[in-house]
Amino acid sequence: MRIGELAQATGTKAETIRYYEREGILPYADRTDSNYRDYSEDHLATLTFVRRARELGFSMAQVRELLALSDRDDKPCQDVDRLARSQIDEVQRKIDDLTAMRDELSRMLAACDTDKIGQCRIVESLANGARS
Amino acid sequence: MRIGELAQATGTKAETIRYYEREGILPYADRTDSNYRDYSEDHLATLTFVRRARELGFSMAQVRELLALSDRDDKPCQDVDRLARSQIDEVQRKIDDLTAMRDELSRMLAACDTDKIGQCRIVESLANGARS
DNA sequence: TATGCACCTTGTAGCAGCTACAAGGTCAAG
DNA sequence: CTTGACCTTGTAGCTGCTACAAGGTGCATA
Repeated sequence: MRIGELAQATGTKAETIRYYEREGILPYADRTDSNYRDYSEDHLATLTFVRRARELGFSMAQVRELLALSDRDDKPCQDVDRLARSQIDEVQRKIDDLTAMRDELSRMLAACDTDKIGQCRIVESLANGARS
Repeated sequence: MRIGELAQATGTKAETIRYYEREGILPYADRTDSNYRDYSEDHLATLTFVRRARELGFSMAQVRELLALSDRDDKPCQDVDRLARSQIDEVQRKIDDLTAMRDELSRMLAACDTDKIGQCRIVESLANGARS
């Protein structure tokens, strides 16, 4: 698969893909005889993951950590455990916040449907409850 | 409430708060006689919302839109409906992705606990299923 | 009363994570 | 043999902060 195809499949700019390669986020792609980058299904999966993780508010450093969990060939179980445990809490917090946001948006929609629009409490939906 | 207190309460730098005011993300704060910004509980709620929304991967522009849903004083119901409907799909997608990610992290933890660590499929957990 | 810290202003500059464009070159299909 | 996708290196712009500087005010405390 060439860069343009990968770009299209993932909604990523070709230049961003080259940038990820330079940054070591994506593994170096083999080059064809004509020096074109040649991507595999693994590259596609990794890039899709990276893009979604970025959309979900994970930093590049966090994405690197998450990817590192994948190469667990030589990694002791306790390292994986520690990494996974620290990420899982953050992921759950994001889920909780998004769920509150979604529920409030749904509530507003429902109120709209019945022409009885109430006050929008989307701010309050996330604002309450100071977390750690 | 003064800027330092608000900063502490939300985990935001004072300079970032002033930046948000300049950008119109946070409403202009009244000044005290001594020209200090004076924040209300509403400011606290809005800033908490903004920070969490940013953590969840919403852009400044999207945060502005979400905030706009709150000032629905003079907004026709159908505008609110359209805005809410478009956001709700994206929020749901984020929830689905995060849930898949969390479940995979949990699976790895469980595997670790029983010393039977299998392969990490966190990349696959998000990579599959090309969305719109 | 003086020290010190939080705040005010304006301005400039840096970092992260892209995104764009330029210059100059290769490759392959119509 | 032209067109368009790709290659390289390099530079510069955008977003969303973050930092620091310079010069000043407010106010509590030693």
